[in-house]
Amino acid sequence: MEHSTSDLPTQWLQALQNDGCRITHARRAIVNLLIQSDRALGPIEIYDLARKEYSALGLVTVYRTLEKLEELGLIQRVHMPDGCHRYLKSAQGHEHLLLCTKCGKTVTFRGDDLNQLSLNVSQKTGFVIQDHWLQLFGLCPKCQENT
Amino acid sequence: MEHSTSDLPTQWLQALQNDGCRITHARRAIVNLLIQSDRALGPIEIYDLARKEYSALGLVTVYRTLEKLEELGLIQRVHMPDGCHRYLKSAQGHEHLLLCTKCGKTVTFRGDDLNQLSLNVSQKTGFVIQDHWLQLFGLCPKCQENT
DNA sequence: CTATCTGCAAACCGTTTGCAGCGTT
DNA sequence: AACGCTGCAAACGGTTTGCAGATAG
Repeated sequence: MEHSTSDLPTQWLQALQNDGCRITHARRAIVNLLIQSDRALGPIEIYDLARKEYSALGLVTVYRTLEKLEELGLIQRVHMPDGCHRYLKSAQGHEHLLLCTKCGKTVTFRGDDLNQLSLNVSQKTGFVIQDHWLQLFGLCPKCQENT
Repeated sequence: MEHSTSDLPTQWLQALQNDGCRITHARRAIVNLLIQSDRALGPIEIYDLARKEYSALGLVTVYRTLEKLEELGLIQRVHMPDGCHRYLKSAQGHEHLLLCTKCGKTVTFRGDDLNQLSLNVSQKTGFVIQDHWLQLFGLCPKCQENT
């Protein structure tokens, strides 16, 4: 069964706590922001936005919190074509991402099962496959207008 | 018909020349290195390896040459999971990459035609698709041994 | 001879680390 | 009270830029 969006923050904070972390204003602000956003956000963006909720926040704490959340599998890091990183709620299963290169808006779609493809390629090449990326990049409808 | 590997360097240098560039020792060394390599190479790696052919080479020139070669479509930049960049001869058509995360060895494979997938997703989301990434990462047979 | 290219040093940007003080538990 | 967390400043690695001299054409 699904949990309602409203208690997602609680779940995330609980996950942090279970990992031996403490619940702080900084983490609350960052967690809330990431859960509410339908865009992939960069560290600076998170820093700026989260300071509206908790103005004493420091950029370093953003980095450290993102690291922890990623480690717990709650968020995922995406590499953008320009080489920068953004973060968003983790997708699950075989969902892949379509990202707006301008605002970071994300849409997930079900692509083919890459595990099968990985297996084939692995057998043919002798590589041990560790990871796969399937991402599309483009401009979301809103960013197409504002040109 | 295919051109033999041996005159690929000539082709690349010609392409540079057609773009108004001059043929220099530095560029010759970098071009030769990239053409011979079956691995994706990072800037520092290229710097170190190419200096065996042309010892006066500077790192900055490596960057500037890579920029130009990418601009001409002769090489492509790949993003590695650790966030670093490597460069290799451009793949063509619907070829996708499998990269060794340790040494950068590359193998291309034919995946599904992502253009079709892009079209579907584009229609459903209203995004204008600009780019797509389909890459596998793993350990090549040789790097599996040296552990 | 002239325009391009070069290496050097320094600037730059995103990210990480060391540290003393603060906040959570 | 104890430990983890914080912000700050400084270090860091990869990349870019400004510049005066070198070099291809």
